[in-house]
Amino acid sequence: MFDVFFSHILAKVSLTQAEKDTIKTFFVSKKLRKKQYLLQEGDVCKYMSFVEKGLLRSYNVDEKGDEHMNLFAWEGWWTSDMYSFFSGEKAVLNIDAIEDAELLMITRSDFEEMTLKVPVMDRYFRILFQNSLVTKERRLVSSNTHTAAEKYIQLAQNNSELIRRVPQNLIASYLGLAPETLSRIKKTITSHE
Amino acid sequence: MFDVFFSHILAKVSLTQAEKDTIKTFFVSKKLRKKQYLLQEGDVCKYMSFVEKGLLRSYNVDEKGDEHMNLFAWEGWWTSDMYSFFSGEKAVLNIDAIEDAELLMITRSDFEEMTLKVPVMDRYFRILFQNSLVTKERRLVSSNTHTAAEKYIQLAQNNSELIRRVPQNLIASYLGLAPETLSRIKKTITSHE
DNA sequence: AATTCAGATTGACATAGATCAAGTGTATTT
DNA sequence: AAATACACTTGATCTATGTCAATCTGAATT
Repeated sequence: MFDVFFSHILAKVSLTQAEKDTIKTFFVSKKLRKKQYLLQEGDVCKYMSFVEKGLLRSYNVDEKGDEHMNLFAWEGWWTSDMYSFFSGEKAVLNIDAIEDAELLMITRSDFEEMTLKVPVMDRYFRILFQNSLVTKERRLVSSNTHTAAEKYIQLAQNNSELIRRVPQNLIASYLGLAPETLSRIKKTITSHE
Repeated sequence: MFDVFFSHILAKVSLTQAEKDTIKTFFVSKKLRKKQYLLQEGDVCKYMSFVEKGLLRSYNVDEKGDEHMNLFAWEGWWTSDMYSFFSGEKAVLNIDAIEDAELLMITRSDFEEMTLKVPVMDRYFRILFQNSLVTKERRLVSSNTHTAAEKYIQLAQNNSELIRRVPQNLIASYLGLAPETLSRIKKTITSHE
């Protein structure tokens, strides 16, 4: 159950067996069926969730009812509405399962307690958030700098697993494109080589 | 010199005097004149810099030579090309001063040493990065969800200091807009109320 | 005070990508 | 196997925003 979890943490920091045992006590596990919600906007995001298995997406819905993908999380990723989780305010994001999933979840107060009891977890999350920041920074630069086609090509190169596992209309939304646009882009790309 | 610095850190974590003294030893200070570069793309970003005073901007330049604003940093903010700083690879961002500035700078190896000697700094940066992530998450959602006008209005409401201190063409770039577009947007907004 | 120069505005036009509307293929459910 | 729904494609427009060029303004430099 904690296999993927600890292998991902140990890739960033070292843990004693005692620390591992302590950490385990703060998490609850949950299975999620395809299409099932983990979080709906308007609710408070009570958990930060680590994906042991499966694939989830988080997205927001605008006034017109259109969905805008925020990010995808599969084995080894964390997902939550971070703002809601840390502030206790209502979530603006929805999270649901694209594939059946197994999660390890921690509440805000347990998160605080865990970092106090096992301070090296501050370091783990420092590094985790640091890496996410770099990725987000790059994605934002890319979203301003590149054309639709360039953005897709970049994504396909850096994230081939995403392309394989996620329906194309969600990829389009992730890139801020209409599904029709992405369909057309793919046609011109494949014909070009 | 360390006034703003410690007041910002102490807002997130507690430090003993001994810890403060240790932390100080890892930083060097630097003054920067308006228009002066802190970092040019292609160089490695050797420092992460805390802004004690003044205003800096980081941006990247595309193949056509157009600038795309990444973010602005004034008193109390950190700035760097995070990817370059932590990986040692060449920077893609440029950083320069919009106003004369005073900085506190730390190298990568000193950053590592500092977090090992003063582990509570892992916690400080965990919280710092966590907050930045939330902000970036929101900005990205907003950039996909809203029209140009909506983005500007949101920014103006949440970041009036930015509007006051930063030239309009850079604000435009920050929002991913042509300067002409922002100019026109402002006109329609003001006439509407 | 005169001269630059950076920033902001305005107009005319171009275009990437969105929207609307059919239609096709292929999974999933019954 | 039929029925239904979902993902994807294609074509015909529409529109928000970009681009190019001219002008204006005020602040900085000489």
